[in-house]
Amino acid sequence: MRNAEFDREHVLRAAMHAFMNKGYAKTSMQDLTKATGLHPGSIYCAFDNKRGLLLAALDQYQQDRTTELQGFFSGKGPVLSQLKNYLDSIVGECLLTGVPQACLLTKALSEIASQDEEIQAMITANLSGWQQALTDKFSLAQANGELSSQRDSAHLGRFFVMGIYGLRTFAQTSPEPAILQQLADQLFQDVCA
Amino acid sequence: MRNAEFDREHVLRAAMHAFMNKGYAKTSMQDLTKATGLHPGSIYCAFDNKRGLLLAALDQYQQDRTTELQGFFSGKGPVLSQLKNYLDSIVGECLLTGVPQACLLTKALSEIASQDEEIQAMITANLSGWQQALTDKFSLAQANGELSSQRDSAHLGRFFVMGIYGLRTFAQTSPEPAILQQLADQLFQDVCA
DNA sequence: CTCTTTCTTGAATATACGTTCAAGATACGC
DNA sequence: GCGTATCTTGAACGTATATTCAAGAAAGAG
Repeated sequence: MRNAEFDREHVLRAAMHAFMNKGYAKTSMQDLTKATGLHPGSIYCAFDNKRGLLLAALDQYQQDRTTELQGFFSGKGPVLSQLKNYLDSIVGECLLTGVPQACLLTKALSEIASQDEEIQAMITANLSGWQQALTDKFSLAQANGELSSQRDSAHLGRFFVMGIYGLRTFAQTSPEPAILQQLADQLFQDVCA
Repeated sequence: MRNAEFDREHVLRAAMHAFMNKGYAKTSMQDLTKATGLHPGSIYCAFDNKRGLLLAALDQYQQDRTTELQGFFSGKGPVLSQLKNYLDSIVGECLLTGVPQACLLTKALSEIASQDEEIQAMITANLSGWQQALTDKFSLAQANGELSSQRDSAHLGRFFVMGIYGLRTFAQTSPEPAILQQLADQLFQDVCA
């Protein structure tokens, strides 16, 4: 008997960043061996192939993002300000330099969804889980009386998610802090008023 | 003397669709020769290389989209309903089947922007031209008294564009007509009210 | 300590890709 | 109708790629 030597989460985060930097197709196995520190044989042993590594990386990404989101809603204040903090943090993320700013899920969706049903299904499931988590926050805000119960929380969740998709794409065209913040503020206002 | 035999626009539209289907990296020269009907030598003679073909296709895409947009605003009715028609047509486009629904500009931006400054610059310029065209329509609506002059037309243009980015991404995750239309309606209402 | 199982290593393999180029075909000028 | 300039053709080239595999290293069992 003998256990694997590498740290799976560490490896997957490295692969995540490689895929976010160059996209799936342009990221070569050589890039991946350099990024992860693993040799080709080890990658193929642990993840079958390049595609399997992407699937595992997508899964890790979703886990990381889920715990990150939960962090914003673990406190005791009003849900709506937690939501605003969350949105503002996304604006901040879009403005980081030297780090891939795009969301791995939407990036992979745009690149490969139409060519691989399984990957498409996985990404869609992950994004829709995220959307549901946000929808639940709107429902909670309604239950707390912070938001009119007249509104459809599912619709608010969808519109909020759509806005974040748009914000991230917009940030790729002109990453100006003041403008992105203004767009985020408007989005939040339209959703919560 | 002898003139080229192929129709440049026809070839570029074929290349456009090929790139929209598979993305830049995954579209092979073999795909492109099949799609365009041109032999490798002809492509390299006319466009230098695969990258040059993409640049030319991006240019053609922008031209096609510009004339398409102008068509929505050539009539005499209120600008705001023309804008609504334009937005609705995008919803319709997202729901087409068998045809690539994504915007070539944003798709290419997501795939290659971080790796090629010239392509990034071209895409950014094209998208910002589109944004400006829409901003001009908001200004026109204000001049016509259809829209409060209190509002910042540049901001409205940006928010509208952001919404369309988001709508297109959302459509890739769940292309349900009623939901997309509801999102578009909300976007239009938030922008115009 | 030794054996055996499992993991690691990285060179080797086959394939697919972007690109080139020399030969052949075609249209225009004279 | 001929000559020439230009375009077209598609096979050939070198490279880069994803993947495999057999040899070597390491860890646990007895």
